[in-house]
Amino acid sequence: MEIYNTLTRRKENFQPREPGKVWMYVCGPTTYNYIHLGNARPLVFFDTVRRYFASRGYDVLYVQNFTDVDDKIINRAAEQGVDPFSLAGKYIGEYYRDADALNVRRADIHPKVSEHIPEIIEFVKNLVDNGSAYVVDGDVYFEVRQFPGYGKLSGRSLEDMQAGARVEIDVRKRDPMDFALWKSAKPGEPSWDSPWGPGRPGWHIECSAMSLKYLEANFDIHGGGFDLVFPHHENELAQSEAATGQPFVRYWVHNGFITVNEEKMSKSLGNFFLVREILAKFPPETVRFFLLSTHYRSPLDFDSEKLDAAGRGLERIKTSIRLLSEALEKKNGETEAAAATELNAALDALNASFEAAMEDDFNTALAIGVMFDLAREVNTSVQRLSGGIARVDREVLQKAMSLFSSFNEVLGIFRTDENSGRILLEGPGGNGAGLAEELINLIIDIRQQARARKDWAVADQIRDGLKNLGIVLEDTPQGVRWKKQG
RNA sequence: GGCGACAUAGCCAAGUGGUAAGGCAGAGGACUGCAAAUCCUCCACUCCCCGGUUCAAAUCCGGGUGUCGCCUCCA
Repeated sequence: MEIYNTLTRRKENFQPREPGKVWMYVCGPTTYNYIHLGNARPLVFFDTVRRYFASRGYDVLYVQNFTDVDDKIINRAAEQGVDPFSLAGKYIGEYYRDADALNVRRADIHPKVSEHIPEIIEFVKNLVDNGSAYVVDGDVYFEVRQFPGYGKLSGRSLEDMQAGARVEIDVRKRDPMDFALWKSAKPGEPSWDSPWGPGRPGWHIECSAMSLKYLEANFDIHGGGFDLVFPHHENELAQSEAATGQPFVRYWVHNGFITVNEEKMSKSLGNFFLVREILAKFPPETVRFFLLSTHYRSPLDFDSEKLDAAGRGLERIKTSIRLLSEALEKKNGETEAAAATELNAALDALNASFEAAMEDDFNTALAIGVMFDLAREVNTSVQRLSGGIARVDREVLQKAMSLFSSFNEVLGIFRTDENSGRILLEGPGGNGAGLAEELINLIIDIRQQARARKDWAVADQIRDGLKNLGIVLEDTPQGVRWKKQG
């Protein structure tokens, strides 16, 4: 297993702290708004990382925080005249709706800042006591000059940063780069009592306090977007190592940005698309597929045409899975003619390729390519089957279906049935079809009668009419197949 | 100004020394009442440009050009 480590700027062989276990922490959202697509990328990617480790038999402990105490929340709440905690609570709920839609599994622990104030105060106190931090007028600052490794994660020295000189000078700070661990309360803001007076935590300290609480020093993976490398993660690293005297994190993993017209999608540029806006227009599996179709460290440019193209590609995979389930429903054949022997030979190789792709720094783009190869192999075999299927074929086809399932278990593109683990697709047999499905079947029957008397005008009228409603018909020698348009 | 990343076909995209995966779009063929789906075939003598190293480079080195990002809240 090779993972690109931001700290060393190269791929490294993954050696977990403890054999068979992975301890990982990912920076979650500040909950003052609905999440946008840019927020969704790390969610989906790290969910995939976690799924992959789990599929390899690792025992994964996954922690993702909510920042529910923050300037932006306080400001937004003030604008709306509501309580900041209820505002944050609302958007945490909305976060889960979006994440669930994208088939992102819940983290094992979702800690909130507001529920870890004592730990944070303790952490800050520790840093003050050991000389890493100092107190000014009820504020507490981390003193970067006291930490020799400051800048090692983002690859810049304090001198470089001074040269940049885009930091506003606060004369109370000993160094312009010193950052707040604890901020004294302003009137009307939520605050907690502390040894330095009433106040609230700075931004970076929460992640150190919470990750170390649940995962302890030298945990395996710390993730987030590239824009968090500096200052957020640099500061986390400094204060954590200053506090514990031990390495903080083994592998730092950062995902690239979603861009719009090649520009970073961000709240400040105003060019962001909310996840729920996109989900109103595209199926969630298409969105997830799109997010995973590019390597996580590369930028991913978003627009509707690209999402459309992704959807058409995904349709190919879906069709293959449908054809496969259809074939498996056939009765046993008389003969033992093995149509699927070539497929059998290919399956093991495909499985190995998929795994190799994921082992190489989570190359989901390559892994998806393998899934397309599987689709082709399956389609070729299934096409050869007619009438009943031989027992040997059935075994191979079942194996192919398990392979789709195991790929999907990692990529999380399609929903699966909780009990059987089977992949669920829209269309016949899908959930919640009910009356609509029966009506469609009725119309198809009528069309079949028209076809039987070669009344092509009526047959085509029905087919075109259904297509306009998003129902696509396919005539096959075995009967009519229909599906909802993806 | 400091630091860093990237540049592969019409589009998306994988590929860190051995002679360009995969998908979308497009062309031809098989199948079909016609379609759709599926299968087969074709679609980058070449990987931004210029030098260099090497038997061999999209892949390594040097120099350009271009795009993007971080240095300020941001995933």
